[in-house]
Amino acid sequence: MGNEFRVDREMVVGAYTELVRQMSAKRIRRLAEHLRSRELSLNQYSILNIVHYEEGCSSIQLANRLQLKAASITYLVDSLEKRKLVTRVENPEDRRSHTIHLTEEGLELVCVPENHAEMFGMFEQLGQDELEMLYLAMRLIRSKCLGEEQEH
Amino acid sequence: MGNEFRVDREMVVGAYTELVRQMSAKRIRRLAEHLRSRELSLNQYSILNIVHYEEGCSSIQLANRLQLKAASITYLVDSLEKRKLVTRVENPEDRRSHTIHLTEEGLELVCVPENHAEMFGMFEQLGQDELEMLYLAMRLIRSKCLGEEQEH
DNA sequence: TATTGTTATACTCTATAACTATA
DNA sequence: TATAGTTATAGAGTATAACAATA
Repeated sequence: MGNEFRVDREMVVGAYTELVRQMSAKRIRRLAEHLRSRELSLNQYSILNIVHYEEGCSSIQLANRLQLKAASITYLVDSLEKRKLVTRVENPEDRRSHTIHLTEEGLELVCVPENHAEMFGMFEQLGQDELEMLYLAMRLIRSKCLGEEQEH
Repeated sequence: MGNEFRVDREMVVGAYTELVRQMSAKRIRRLAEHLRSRELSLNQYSILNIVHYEEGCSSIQLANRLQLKAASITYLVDSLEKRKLVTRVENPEDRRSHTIHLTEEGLELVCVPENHAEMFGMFEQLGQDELEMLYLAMRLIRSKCLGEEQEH
């Protein structure tokens, strides 16, 4: 019989677009919940996140990453410093500049709890073959389609 | 020979989490760009979006969907009405209430251009077999894992 | 001179509370 | 009384411009 069913790139693009829309919606909802309950704005959270993954970061770097003006970064870092979530440390190599670091308390807010049970639940209905297909497909997307993406 | 390589749910959850992170990052970046260039805030855009898909919508509905107070909706809708992106129409069934509709100009801003060329480019390296596997996997996720999600 | 970052100020967005009009 | 929405006001977040300290 063979496979008369033809999948073309147009179909894949359509399916991908719709999938990203749905997957993102779920993820964004969980993040929003996390931020509301911790009384963090999105940009405050992003600063914690970037500082965490960069293991220390200057104002200028934050301004570039977040597409905000330096003055806004000063305001936001002030607000985080008051809550003892970050500290400014002098940069010995350039005395104009400070490096922003996470405190222990800041570190605790960076991780959005994944709700592991819910994640597991998502894949509950899948059999072993389906799990394997999915896993291969996801690895394929990451290696051949998403390319150099690496955002924290 | 068989397939000795075992994929378990833990691996699938891990791969899925990472994939969503990367896919969302790309999508969010494009949306942010769209909004910046159109001088729309995220909530202004969300209002256009909801009003579009609901084909007209009351303030209360918007407040619920966006988790904002009624006064904030008034402010945002005012700002959109001044730019002639939406109109308030009296609701004949309840004279306290207005229905918010998109104008032609508003409609133009709702669609975030998908950058079709870039999307196509993403799947450029895939052969026919890979395209088919991907397509099936994406349909599988939507039908068996994401469930009832339907967000606009 | 150029760069890093802060301060002063104004504008946008959001919440709270008091209010109007209608149900 | 309750509900849909607005107005007035205060506080958070962001941008612009002027500035200080350092490169």
